[in-house]
Amino acid sequence: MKKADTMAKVYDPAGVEKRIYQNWEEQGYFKGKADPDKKPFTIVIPPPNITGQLHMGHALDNTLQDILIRFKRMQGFAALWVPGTDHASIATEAKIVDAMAKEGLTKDDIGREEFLKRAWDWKELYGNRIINQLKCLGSSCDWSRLRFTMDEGLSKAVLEVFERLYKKGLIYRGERITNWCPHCNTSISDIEVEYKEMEGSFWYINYPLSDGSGSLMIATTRPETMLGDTAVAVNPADENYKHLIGKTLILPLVNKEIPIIADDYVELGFGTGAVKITPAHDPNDFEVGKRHNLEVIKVLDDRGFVNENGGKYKGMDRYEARKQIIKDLEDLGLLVKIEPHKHNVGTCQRCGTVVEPMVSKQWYVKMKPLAEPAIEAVRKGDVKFVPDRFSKIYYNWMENIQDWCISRQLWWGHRIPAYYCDKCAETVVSKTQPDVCPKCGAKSFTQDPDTLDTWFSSALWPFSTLGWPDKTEDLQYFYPTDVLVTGYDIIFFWVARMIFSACEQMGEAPFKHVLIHGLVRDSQGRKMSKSLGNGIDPLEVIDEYGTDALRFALTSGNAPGNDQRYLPEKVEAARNFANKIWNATRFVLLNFDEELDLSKVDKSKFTAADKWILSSCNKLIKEVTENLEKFELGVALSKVYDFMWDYFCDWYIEFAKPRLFDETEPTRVEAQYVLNDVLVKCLKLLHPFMPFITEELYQSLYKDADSIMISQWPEYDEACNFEDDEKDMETVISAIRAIRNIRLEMNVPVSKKANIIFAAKDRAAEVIKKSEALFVKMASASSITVQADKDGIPEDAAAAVVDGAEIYIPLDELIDFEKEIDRLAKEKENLQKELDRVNGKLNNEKFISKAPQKVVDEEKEKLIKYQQMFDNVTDRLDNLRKRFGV
RNA sequence: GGAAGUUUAGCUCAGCUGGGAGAGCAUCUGCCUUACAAGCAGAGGGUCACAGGUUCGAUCCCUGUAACUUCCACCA
Repeated sequence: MKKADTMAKVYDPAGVEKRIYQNWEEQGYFKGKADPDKKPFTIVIPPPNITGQLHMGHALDNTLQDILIRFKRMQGFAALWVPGTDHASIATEAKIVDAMAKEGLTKDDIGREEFLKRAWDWKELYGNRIINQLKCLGSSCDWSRLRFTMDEGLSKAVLEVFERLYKKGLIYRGERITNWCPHCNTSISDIEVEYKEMEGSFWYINYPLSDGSGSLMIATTRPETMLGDTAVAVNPADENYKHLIGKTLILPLVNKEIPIIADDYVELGFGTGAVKITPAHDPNDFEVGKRHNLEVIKVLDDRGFVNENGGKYKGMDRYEARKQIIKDLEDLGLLVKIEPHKHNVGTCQRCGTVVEPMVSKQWYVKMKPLAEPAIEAVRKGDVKFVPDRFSKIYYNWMENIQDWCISRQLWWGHRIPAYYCDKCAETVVSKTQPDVCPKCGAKSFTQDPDTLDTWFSSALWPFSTLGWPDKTEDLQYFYPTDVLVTGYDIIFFWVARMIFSACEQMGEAPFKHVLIHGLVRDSQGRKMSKSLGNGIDPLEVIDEYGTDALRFALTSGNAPGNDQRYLPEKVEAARNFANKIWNATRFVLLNFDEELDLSKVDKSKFTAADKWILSSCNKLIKEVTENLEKFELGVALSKVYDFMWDYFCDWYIEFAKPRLFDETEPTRVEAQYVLNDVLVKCLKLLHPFMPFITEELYQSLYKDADSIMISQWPEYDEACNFEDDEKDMETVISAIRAIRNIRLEMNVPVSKKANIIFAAKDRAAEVIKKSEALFVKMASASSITVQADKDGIPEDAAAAVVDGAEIYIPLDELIDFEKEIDRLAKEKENLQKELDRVNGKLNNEKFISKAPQKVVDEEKEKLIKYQQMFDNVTDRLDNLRKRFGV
């Protein structure tokens, strides 16, 4: 044992965290090793973007993972937490483009090769920043396995998957309407579009009939697209327009003849009942166009400017063109009216620009065949969402899934392994550049310039990081992984795609559980965002309060899947808890002897208090373990917190003091033993949540100990159950509480001690007798007397009743009997309520016959207990009333 | 339009398969008691959103209503 004289009165996290983390790393404790004698437990990290900085979401996500991995490691699993980063193609490329813009350069100025060089430089510069920040959180990742989505191995996996899916016909190239971001200058997938409600207008425009017999009025929210109109559609059942079907209109401004067609897509009664059809710039119109063989005329370019098909509007920005077109229509007298119109407009998730649906040639993954096994994996329970409600969200998305657009007009990313024959344009998909065109024999190819959606590579993360497509030992041992921890905001982007990718490539789901957490919001419940400037930097919190405090604050008091607010008070409370256990340990050490040998302990000398805390701690071990296994981390943590603070510190340490302070006390060593035993178990239970302080304290307790992080997780021990002693101590505790309560209510000064008289029998009498020192220490007693009945109790004593004993505190002139009568009357009232409730149940025949026997018995016991207490209080009250004539 | 979640003490939130409502912070009272004032002891405060139903028994299960939040789809 060490002495505590070196311990400061206040815990200072800054002084210990770096040193401890460094030591863990140096000792190799984070390394996951395949061990045939152990069971594997694997987590792969959701790879943060290389452009990213640690935010509260990361802090929460990684804390949860670290708790699980540390718990399992201590339980004896071969625990592996695979770390890594994501190249985040579109986000990173945007940052580099921005940086170049400051130098006055564009991508085209420097070319692809030079651009990629800059991107890799960027990665070198910032890619490890977030990794170092994760280390500040205490994350016990196996850093020797750090991966990056664009490193060699993972790129190999990407090519392999692309080729496989292409050969199976699950990847295809097609000309379809895609969401296009004119700012990022690339296509994006459906889920990268965010719909926002905006104030727009409905423009009503007359399209003249070719035969001069009048005109047809349409309504549109995007008049600029009329340049690409190739028809106007009406509902075939619309009586107003039936006669017009088959006729033609003159498209204003363009002066082109377009047909009036009939299609069910047009909703009766909405707008004017006539819809302009622009197949090149609207997904629905595109479908209509296909059905009616309409020409597809693109009128906007990649940057959102009107192209050569737009006649005089060519070169105008889409909004500029809109203005001009409205003006021109007005001049022509074709603009009928403008109505304000609220509608949802798709915007780019990345940059917020309004997305332009445009027809273009892109690569797609055919989703239906891939979705089916992925749905089945969740339905069968191979993958379980925690909480379960997220599986509904998953099903809903998977069952209605559209094909996934995976090509991006970006340079930073995995280049699509498709090659086009320079001579005959034949497409060859291959992991490496083909030599000869299989169709025409030419030997010259051009690779597709596009790259893959960044999620294409992260979808392979659980197996690509373990070595796939090679059959590595790691893959064999650690795959499938056990749990994936992530926020609900990326279930579609990532979780779902990992599941179908794994089912397809591995024939097996990538993980058994998906632990979903919510968002960390600001103290007002708003999402933390750069634009609001309300983000809290976890690193600053760590500096001020310590990592353990932050981890505690993020873990406690919130249920899986729910959002939480970041409240500074919560971190403060966590910091206070850290300080509490720091001082508890300090107390334990201060009261150890230099040459203490805990092996000399005689367990038969354990007091009721010893057995009470040992038994409670034993229960705690069971509950915390079960909670952790069910992913109820917040519940587990609050149990450790309550036990350490309320049971161990507030009661047991106080119970132990009289024995510790008296060197001749025969059970002194036993008290020291129990203090140490319970404290160490608690530190272990707490370690996954608060790794640094628990390590520091563990090292303080043992001179040459190995790290707590590789110590054995405490196990529940049936032999440590002492139900009777627990009950005994409950009597003592409630007696102490009752006495304290009375003294405070009566305003009795602490200096005023009294001999306290107990009327109790049997076990209760025994334990109270043995607890005299506790009443002296904790209830301001001068001494105690325990007797079987009420004989000789002074009339001017304050009284209280607890389960198993009556308590009398003679306080002479200090008692205000009016107050005492009020107090007892209130007590009687409370007991009466309890009795009424219990009697109500027990007098109900249906309750007796239908409720479980155990519940009925419990109620019967309560009845006896409360009746006894009620009688005692009534007696006392009657006496007092008689005496004072109230 | 479809779906999910939330509604519990003044505030922020727990409450695990239905069986006497909890924590932290805040408030009030009394304490520097030789581990801790980032502490100790005590107290007050809740028809568990509302209305029905199931049950011997509902904060918990079912139905409906209201308010708030989120996700999905999206009508030109």
